[in-house]
Amino acid sequence: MSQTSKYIRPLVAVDCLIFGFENQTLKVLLIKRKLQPYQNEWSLMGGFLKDKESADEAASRVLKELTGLEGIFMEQIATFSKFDRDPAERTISIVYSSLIDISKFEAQLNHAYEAHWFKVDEIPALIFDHEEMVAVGRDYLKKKAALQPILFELLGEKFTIPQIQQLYEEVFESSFDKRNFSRKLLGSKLLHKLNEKDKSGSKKGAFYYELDKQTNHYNFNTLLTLAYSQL
Amino acid sequence: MSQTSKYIRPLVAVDCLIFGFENQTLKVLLIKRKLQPYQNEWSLMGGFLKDKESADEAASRVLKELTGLEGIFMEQIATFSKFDRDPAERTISIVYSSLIDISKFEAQLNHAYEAHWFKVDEIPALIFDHEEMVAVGRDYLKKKAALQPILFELLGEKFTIPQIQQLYEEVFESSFDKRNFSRKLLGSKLLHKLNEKDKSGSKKGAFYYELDKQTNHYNFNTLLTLAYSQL
DNA sequence: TTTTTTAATTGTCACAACAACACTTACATT
DNA sequence: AATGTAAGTGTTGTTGTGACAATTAAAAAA
Repeated sequence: MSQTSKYIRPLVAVDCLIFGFENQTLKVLLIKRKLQPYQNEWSLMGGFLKDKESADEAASRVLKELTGLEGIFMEQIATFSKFDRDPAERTISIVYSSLIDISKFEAQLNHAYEAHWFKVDEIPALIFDHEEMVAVGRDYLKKKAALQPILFELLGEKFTIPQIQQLYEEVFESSFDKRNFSRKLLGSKLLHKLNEKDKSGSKKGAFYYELDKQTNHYNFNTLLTLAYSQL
Repeated sequence: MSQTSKYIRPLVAVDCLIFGFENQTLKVLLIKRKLQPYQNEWSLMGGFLKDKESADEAASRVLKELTGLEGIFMEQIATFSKFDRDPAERTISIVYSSLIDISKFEAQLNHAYEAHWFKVDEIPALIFDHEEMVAVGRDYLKKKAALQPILFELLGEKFTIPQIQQLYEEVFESSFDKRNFSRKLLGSKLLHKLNEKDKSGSKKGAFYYELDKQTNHYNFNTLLTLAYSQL
């Protein structure tokens, strides 16, 4: 009888796409599914919405249940809804994404679910449309990073200029002249030089910098135009 | 028994947020609900997902059913999922948005559903969380317009520079120096000057321009930096 | 100790883009 | 012929740009 009988009532999933940066490489966190179907296949961290739960809340809960990671601010990036995207049952999925400093959350990461970091260019086959989700997420990351200085969240408290450049090059799948890059980066007034060097990358060592929290007059324009041409 | 019994199976709606530009003003298309509950209240054009239908498809269908508008490319901008956003029943909604030239679609617009264009600053109370959707949509529009020359889609085939400036000022809720604005706009190589004037706005009349479709080396950088400071 | 090696750091230059600013022009109306 | 109105245009001092190569710090090798 109901007016709404012709309308679907699908399961609603959230999937979490977590980017990290380690050893000069952009990485994505994936887990190996414990459940049938598709047991032992790789996927994003996903789960279904419960009663009285918003998608934002579900995303945080699911991420914690599957990885142990807590207190990570994720942003909604897209919703996937093709009718056959999950062959078993009609399911739509809302994708959330975040950037984290891998080393900072290493301790929290629960390996019970076989969560592993994969280099973005070496991602294994994923279930459903999760590969498309990663692609959409990388694209989103570019646009976001072009407009805001968010990439620093992927680095630790302190970092070197060559490290930041490497990260930008990974994200934008491109390369930049190091003289111009550092000129723009320092011109942004975002960074504060420390009296300490990172010797891991070279004999000379590179000075560490930290985000200058005082500064409220930073110039992101300079980095914007650099990134823009790569969108 | 089912493993999935604790998971919700909500209705899934799509809501369409259509921006237009007319009489130097940015507008939004709204309809008056014909159905209970909330009969006669204003809302975005919304409807539910049907079997085998993706959200993209549903959005196009719903827009056509409620307004007669067809062939409009919409983009998914966000999904709303608070558990009590629809007091009657658990419903999540995927919002789609587009920009159209009002005059171009005027004929198609079916007024059976009392679709009306409202100035963005004079929007009436809307049902559910639709006001929040409009706010999110305006924000999305800014970001999108800052990165790409999409605002021209809101204008007709031909338009004047003062018209474009007015549109940019509406979208970015800001004002720009007309000398600098026109320098940047023309410097973009996006426009081609016509030998014809629009006399409606002034005695002198303003020259019409059209989008130069040949040009493949346009410079959007110039407009980017203008818009960026307003994000 | 000296030399070698490696990557970080720094500098220049010609050119383009920037913000801030005010006057002139075209046209219709009076 | 004078007036009113909005469109259109130009300058300047300053800053940002891309393209380019030499120097420096420090460890490792000779």
